[in-house]
Amino acid sequence: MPRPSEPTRERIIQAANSLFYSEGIRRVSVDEVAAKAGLTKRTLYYHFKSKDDLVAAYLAARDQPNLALFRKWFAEAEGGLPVKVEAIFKNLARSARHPKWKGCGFLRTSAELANMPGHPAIRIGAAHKKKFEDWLRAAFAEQRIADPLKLARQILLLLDGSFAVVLLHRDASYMETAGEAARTLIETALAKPGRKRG
Amino acid sequence: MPRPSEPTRERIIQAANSLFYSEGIRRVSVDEVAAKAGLTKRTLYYHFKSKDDLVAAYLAARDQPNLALFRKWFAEAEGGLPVKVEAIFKNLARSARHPKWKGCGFLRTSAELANMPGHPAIRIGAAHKKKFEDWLRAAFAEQRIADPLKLARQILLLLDGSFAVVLLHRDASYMETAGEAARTLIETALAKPGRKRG
DNA sequence: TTGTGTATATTCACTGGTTAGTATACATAG
DNA sequence: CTATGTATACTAACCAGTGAATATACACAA
Repeated sequence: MPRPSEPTRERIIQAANSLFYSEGIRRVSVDEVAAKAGLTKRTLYYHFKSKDDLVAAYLAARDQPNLALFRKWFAEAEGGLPVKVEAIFKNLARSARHPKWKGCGFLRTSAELANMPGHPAIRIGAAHKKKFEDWLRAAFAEQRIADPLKLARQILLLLDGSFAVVLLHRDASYMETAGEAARTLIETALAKPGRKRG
Repeated sequence: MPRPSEPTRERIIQAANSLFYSEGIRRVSVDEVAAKAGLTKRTLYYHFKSKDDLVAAYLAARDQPNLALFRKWFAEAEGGLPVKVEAIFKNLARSARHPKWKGCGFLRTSAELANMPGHPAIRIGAAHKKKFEDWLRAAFAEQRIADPLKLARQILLLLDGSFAVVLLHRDASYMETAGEAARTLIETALAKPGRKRG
């Protein structure tokens, strides 16, 4: 039945997402992804050039939804900048307590592919993190903050640190600790001189 | 020639360390480790029960030297607590600029084995990080800091975050940014009330 | 000094299983 | 009847772990 086509590609990416995220890139075979998507490996290779290509597609598909979620948490929190940023960490802690949580797919992939710096999947992950960093920087720039880029990077360090630490210790409370640190850093930056910005 | 014995085990661990750290656990075969150590796979299996056992030994061997290095950097820096902690990040940035640097072996292993929470290697990694956290907590407790454990954890989040971020972006300057954040957090904690401690 | 047994250490060759990727054929839609 | 899409069956390589044999060092006896 050669019906689907476009939906097929999407179905493969969904299967890849589920398997690669929960078990890692190298532990999951192309056959397993195909089986989960309900088709054969040969069909998968019709839609994707190689496994690396599939890995890249898996991460590319996580980019937008992930960022959207962070923006939503930020927007929904009522209060100033410190409160809004801390809300991201609080929501993340809630996610991290679910049993299927396995950290950040981008970071785990970059750890698995650490010896292939130019790999497409790593470039996608780096771009994802840069997007988040830039969004934060813009949010900080709208307030009286002296060095919005530096502060955005510090928050990102706490965020990615909490992914790593919580994955290792399986203790989501570190995420709330990271949130407090983020609040402290933002409050300190707000208290300093700082030039304006619209 | 059945000469060596004890040195042999050490030689295998050195080979494993070099290969596992630079290429990852799953990308390196037991044969490759044996070849690098200058012996056959069968001999390796005489000294280690399984590959998992070898992985655990590889991480266990990194534990002490790693902690010693951090303590050395901390002790050598002249100044107060904020300066000493920031020195760790500065030295780490220097290491991270070497081309063979591949992040933190413990964190990368935990990312690779994310779906095996009970794996010996993960327990060793978690214990390693806890040791560092506790050492920092003790150092903070000697000063007038209200919640030394919380502060130690915040520094660790920055540290592990910088491993992850620098590995992804290949930009070691994030480590210096993390060091500045650490300094800010410590200075803030020192400025607050806080009870004493000997 | 010389012979002998035993625990230690090492090798060769193999098994059983997995895996990324492909050659070829077939089915359906328009 | 041709593009597109799917399946069967295969290749060639890799890989964790093992069976069986062997070599050495050393303790101890003769």
